[in-house]
Amino acid sequence: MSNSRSVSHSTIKDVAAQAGVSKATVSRVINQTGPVATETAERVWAAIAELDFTPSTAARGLAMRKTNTIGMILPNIGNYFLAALFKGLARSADEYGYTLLMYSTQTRHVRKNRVDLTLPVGEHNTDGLIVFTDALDPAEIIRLHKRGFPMVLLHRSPPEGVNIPCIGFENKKGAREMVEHLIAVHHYQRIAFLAGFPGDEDSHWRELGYREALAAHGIPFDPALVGVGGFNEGIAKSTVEQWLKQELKFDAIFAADDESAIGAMSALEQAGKRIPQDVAIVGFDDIELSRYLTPPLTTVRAPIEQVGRVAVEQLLHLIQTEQAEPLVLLPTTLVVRNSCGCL
Amino acid sequence: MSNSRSVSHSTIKDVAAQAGVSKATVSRVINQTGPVATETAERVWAAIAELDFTPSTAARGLAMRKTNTIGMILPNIGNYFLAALFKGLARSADEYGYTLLMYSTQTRHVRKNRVDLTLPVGEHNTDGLIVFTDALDPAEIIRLHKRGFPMVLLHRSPPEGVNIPCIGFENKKGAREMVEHLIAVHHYQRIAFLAGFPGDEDSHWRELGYREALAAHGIPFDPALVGVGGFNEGIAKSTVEQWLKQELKFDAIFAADDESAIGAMSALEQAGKRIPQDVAIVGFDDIELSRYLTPPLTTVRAPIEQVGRVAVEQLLHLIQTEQAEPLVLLPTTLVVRNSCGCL
DNA sequence: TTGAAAGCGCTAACAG
DNA sequence: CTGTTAGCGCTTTCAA
Repeated sequence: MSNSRSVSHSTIKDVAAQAGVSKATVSRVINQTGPVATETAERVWAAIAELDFTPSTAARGLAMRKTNTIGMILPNIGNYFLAALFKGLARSADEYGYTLLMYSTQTRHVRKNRVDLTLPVGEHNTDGLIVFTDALDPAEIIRLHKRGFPMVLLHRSPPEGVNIPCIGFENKKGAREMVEHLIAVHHYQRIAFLAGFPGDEDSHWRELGYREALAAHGIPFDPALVGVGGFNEGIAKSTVEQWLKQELKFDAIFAADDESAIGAMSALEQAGKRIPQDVAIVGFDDIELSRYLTPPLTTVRAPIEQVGRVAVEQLLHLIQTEQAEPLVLLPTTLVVRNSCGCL
Repeated sequence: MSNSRSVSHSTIKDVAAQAGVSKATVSRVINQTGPVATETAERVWAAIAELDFTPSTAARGLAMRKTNTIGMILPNIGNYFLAALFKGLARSADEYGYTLLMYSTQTRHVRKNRVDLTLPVGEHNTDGLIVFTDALDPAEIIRLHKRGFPMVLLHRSPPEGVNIPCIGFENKKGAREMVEHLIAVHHYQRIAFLAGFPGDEDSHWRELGYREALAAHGIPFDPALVGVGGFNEGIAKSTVEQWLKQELKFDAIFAADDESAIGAMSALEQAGKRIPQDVAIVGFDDIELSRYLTPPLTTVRAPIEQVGRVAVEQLLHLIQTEQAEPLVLLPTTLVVRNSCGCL
């Protein structure tokens, strides 16, 4: 299978010739910048159609110092999260006439020469960047910011000493509400917490919410009740297996995310515990499959798609006005299903 | 929050001045094209570092008529599918030094002027395109192909009269194997089929596989046993509810995708039928949550991530050599869990 | 209302 | 080994 013929662009010059006008005029009609006689414009449009002309993004970008593209840098994140985020991004980027350049750092490999060490997505090919937690070296973030390059950070605080707009969830509040539900409605007293890896910000705030809820109800915090779930099914499962083996007493588990909740459920099931009768389990995120679990998982819904939308909006605001909200925290909602003991 | 200062690029000219050489020399060291004295090169690298220089993609693109970017056009597809595909694309694009420009047609809105009617992703800003089923108007596909613009199609046959490389799954074979398992292992005789919407290619081939399996085992095809699942939970559910209401007899359901299998399960459950004892259910795709269903869903795994990888490879091959496989069908695998009656 | 001309930042012959 | 010189295709003053 081969191409019918080699790619051949017609340029603005061809259009100008065909329409019998100057390049400047063609440019004017395309961009509706400056006055053009209606009749002239018609001739130009005809020529454009005739020649099947498409303006070169590169040339335009060069001339205008603007790419109309926004870059997204992300790490190797969960399927559901990635997809939901992408949908939010895609929707608003398109709405504002921008195109999305995506780069996933999961697969970074060794580059051949020194200049290729620059990121595939950055100042050279975008008007601004949306950077996901930990996908990018802080030094690189600082470098770009120092140059005045527009960026918003997803889901994390900026590196020390710089002020870059951030967007995240109301992790603490959501976690607190979840745990208060466990305490106030179901009267659990020994609630275990399955944290992410140390240093993870989401997990940190969720743990704070957990502790606040305990404190608010006069339940002492017991360090023995927190273990590492690592935002991962397998890790969470073995942590809970450990707990079971050492006969740790707990009547409920609050997992820092749904994946670790699944791991916990599986450990419990294999140990013959019933959920929620013997141990209640709740999670955080509300990924797609949570409602299909047995029992359906009670959790906190994080508005991921909305994060994508807001990120684009903040970034464009930053690009256009050099201003943006320093921090926007998107509200979560409690999703009560059966794994907490309800119904 | 405001930028520290306005964005300011240093250009190759600045670097040349700083290093006391010509732009050509700088270009040579950056791209390792043509010989440069080691000592000169060092001076250039120093200047690059000093000025924090990053070459402009637009300028480079203009000069080289090459963007090093591949475009992806997709429709509004399921989260799992999207994420898996993206991972495949991202991984190989990066591997070959390309960047991914993504465009989702789900949100297409009205454009302001005529030239903006060109796609956000296309000949003007990419070296080639990966186009997903039905995301793009056939006329546009043909237009691009006529110009010799490199494209590969995901998951569909090309429009009439053009030869564009396609990549898909071995739908027919996978479906046939699945249904043969139902017949040969479990001895089901009345197997219903939950199709996608009429015209859907995947569904078409899966139905063919279903029919082949029936034929191979001497089971007559009964049109009453095929209904529309629409690749959608809700639609599948109401179709099965209909079947139940009209007391259609069937001992197994082969759903054209996992989502409709889920809908079917839910209809059956609510009617008090046990799965797989009363009715067996199997699906196609093996989305993430299938193994978490109760009972875990027997299905056919489609190698989605691999589709992404192969698509990039074929496209690059097409770009570089103007040749590519006309059609590559990726093999599926049977994933036997419990909903078919096994275990 | 239109055109001429000067770049935007980079690459690529072609000389030297 | 290095510099000079043209562009790449488009936008944008500045004049007319």
